[in-house]
Amino acid sequence: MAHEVEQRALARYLEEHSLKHTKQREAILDVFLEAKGHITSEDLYQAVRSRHAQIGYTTVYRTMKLLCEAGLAHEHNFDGTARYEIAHEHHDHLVCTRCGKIIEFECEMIESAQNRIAASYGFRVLRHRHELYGHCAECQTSRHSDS
Amino acid sequence: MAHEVEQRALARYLEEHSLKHTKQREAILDVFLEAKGHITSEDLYQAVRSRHAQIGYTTVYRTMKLLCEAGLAHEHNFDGTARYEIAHEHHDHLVCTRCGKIIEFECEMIESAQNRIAASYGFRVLRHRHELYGHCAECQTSRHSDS
DNA sequence: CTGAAAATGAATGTGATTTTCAATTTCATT
DNA sequence: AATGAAATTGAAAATCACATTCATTTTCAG
Repeated sequence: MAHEVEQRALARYLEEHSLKHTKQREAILDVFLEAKGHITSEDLYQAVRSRHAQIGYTTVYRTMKLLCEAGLAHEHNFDGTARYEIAHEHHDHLVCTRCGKIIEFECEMIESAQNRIAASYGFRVLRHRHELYGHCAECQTSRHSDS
Repeated sequence: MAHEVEQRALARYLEEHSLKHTKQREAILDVFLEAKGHITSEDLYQAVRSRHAQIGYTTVYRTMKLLCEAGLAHEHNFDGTARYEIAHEHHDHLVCTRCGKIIEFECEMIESAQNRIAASYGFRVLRHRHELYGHCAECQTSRHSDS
């Protein structure tokens, strides 16, 4: 079994919460970690299914929620359908509305400006979303690049 | 008929797009402009209905899409249901996940940082969303204020 | 090995949004 | 004012993503 660090993290989370360690959860985590990028539940289900035909959509769906709770995955919603990415350092996204490409970026200055603004309203920030939608470099140079 | 400036803007948009000027559209725009804040389609439908009992949900729904296209309204989606606000200067949102309060803020520094980042990727930004979710000052001081 | 608790997955429910379509309305042109 | 093509309306139904139900199966502590 690959991804031993993550598998162990999942195992620890399950134990700490009196949840059970099943083949399905292990398999779904494995496939998820191999799938690069920002994958939808449906796509992940297809990927899982090609390797483990007996695993149902519901289990994939529930397992992704579980992985989010366990801190192994993050859920995003750019266009009305949830997408999952492997948990890593905090970052925001540039989303190309033509080709669907997603670029990650980080900006310490924006982070601190956010905190300053929230503080000025006495607001306690628990999470945030910051997404820039537009056209990536490739999609601008290809035809139909106006508007 | 109140809101003459906006009504005229709608009329111009309809004309330019060979669409028709109906009582329903006029009435919905009117009620929308009176409703303060960030209103859902459903709430707007109720508000419209109390004054114009014959107008159906579908028409309200479609008219709000139309007003967005005409640039008179903006659609936001903080929690899975669309909300509409009167179009005005660009701003971002602080959303209280306890009481639902929505605070608007602007930050020139963040805007320019965004543009700088996008430019570094050759990305052309058409729109963006920037939302901070957490607890407002009131909800922090009231009971249950932990976690 | 056993049984209580948890997990699975097919089917179904949910809630918001979107589409369909027959009847009605608008409006440029007679 | 009358005409009729094109757009609009609105009730009902369809869609879409997400969430839950429940009978069956699996896990795992004792």
